[in-house]
Amino acid sequence: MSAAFYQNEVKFFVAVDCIILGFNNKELNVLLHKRKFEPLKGEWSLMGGFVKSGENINEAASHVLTECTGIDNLFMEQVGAYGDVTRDLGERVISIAYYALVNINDFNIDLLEQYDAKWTKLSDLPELIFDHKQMLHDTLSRLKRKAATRPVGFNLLPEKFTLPQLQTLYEAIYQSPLDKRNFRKKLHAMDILEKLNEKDKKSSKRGAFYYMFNKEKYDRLLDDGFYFSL
Amino acid sequence: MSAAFYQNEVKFFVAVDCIILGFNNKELNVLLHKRKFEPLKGEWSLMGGFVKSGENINEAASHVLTECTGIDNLFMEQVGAYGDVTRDLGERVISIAYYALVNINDFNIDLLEQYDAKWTKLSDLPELIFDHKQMLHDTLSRLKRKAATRPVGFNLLPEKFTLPQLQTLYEAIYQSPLDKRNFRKKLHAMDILEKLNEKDKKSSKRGAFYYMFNKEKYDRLLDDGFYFSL
DNA sequence: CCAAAAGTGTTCGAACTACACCCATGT
DNA sequence: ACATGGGTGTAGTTCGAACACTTTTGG
Repeated sequence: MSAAFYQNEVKFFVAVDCIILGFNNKELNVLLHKRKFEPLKGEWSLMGGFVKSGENINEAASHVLTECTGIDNLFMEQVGAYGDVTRDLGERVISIAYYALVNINDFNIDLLEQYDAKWTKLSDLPELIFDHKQMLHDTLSRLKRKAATRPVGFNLLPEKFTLPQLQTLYEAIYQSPLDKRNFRKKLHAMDILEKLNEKDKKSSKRGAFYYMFNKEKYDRLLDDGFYFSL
Repeated sequence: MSAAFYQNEVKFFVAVDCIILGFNNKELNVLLHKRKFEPLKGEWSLMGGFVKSGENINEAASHVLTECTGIDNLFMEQVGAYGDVTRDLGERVISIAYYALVNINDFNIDLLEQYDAKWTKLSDLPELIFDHKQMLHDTLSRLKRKAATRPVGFNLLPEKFTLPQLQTLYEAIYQSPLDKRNFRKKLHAMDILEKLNEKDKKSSKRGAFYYMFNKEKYDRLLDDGFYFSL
């Protein structure tokens, strides 16, 4: 135990809440679950947990993410701290929100039952506990900005994806339709995708070519002052 | 006292650290002070304080800002939470960083002595304790983005300012020179400044006209889908 | 009269927008 | 053969970047 430097100060519970986003059926979905303890047991909630002693806050979020998705090393970013005195109806808890982007195919579906969880379309949200709706809202603004300037969207797709898929994803993120030809022109100009000799025929008879994000190429371009923009 | 819902969880000290920025001598300055208690007593530190019981985290930051500047209702925004286990060399403290923008003329200069504080040019930073340099760095990236898309820069200037002053400010924020004619063209096009019939003659013989930011006009334009951009 | 900062427009190229038709194939 | 979604290019416009000279006035 370290020396007690700050004896006169008070301590707080600190939690992390995770906004876990996936992409399915042309829409962003968020992983919600029914809260397992009081207060508000049974109400819809983001995935979260208390920060433990000796655990830094990013680790705390990582742990929640791994537990709730079955995936390690998800893309994740801090949204911010939420500290209204009465935000938690139980005791005072300061919460730090993180969002994560998951390829919904990698998600371990058995965990839904275990956590009483559900992937929920953003267009079909139930009431959420505490300030979780605010956290989600803040996340979505952040994601809009981020996805426009960094290649984070690919985290929401399988490794191999088609251009129509990618466009639908961006339309979901921006909540507005994009012009097909302009969208593809931009992508082609950036030259960060590998076109595969393989087609996805699930959503059309003609089939759409698969592409992969080439991270090595992207990193090389970055060094030359290139900026991602979509 | 509320019911003890979360008995099995541990609690943490939570602090706020404030990155207080001013603009002086064509440079951004940050208000630093010599830490008044152990550990690292006497080292350069951001302004900060512990969150108190019953105080929400924004309030905690506001209090620090008011105490350290003598100004109420500063422009302020959360940067994020910093929670490495060993970030504080004393005990474990989770800190939430906020940045604030102050018109350095409004600043109560007597407080410098009281807090053993100093306005420090960013180009001339000493070593800072803990992760305070990281906080400052994160703040500056955030400010760059924010200042480009929202009229927050005016918070760093007196109510009446000249265009050369404003340009120098933006050059300091972006850390890169701007073209005078293009800068002024943009501002003129946005039509959110009031030109006064009064000149500042402090920095030239000819004198430069004073302008004021017209917040009402800006807000009206926002409703019409206008976006600030500099 | 001269040094020092304020003020002012135009041109060029890049990037964005809008827009319509043919292609491939499973049924 | 036809319905369905995949794929492609161009023209017009807007926006940002580059750029040089005149004005004012205190010393």
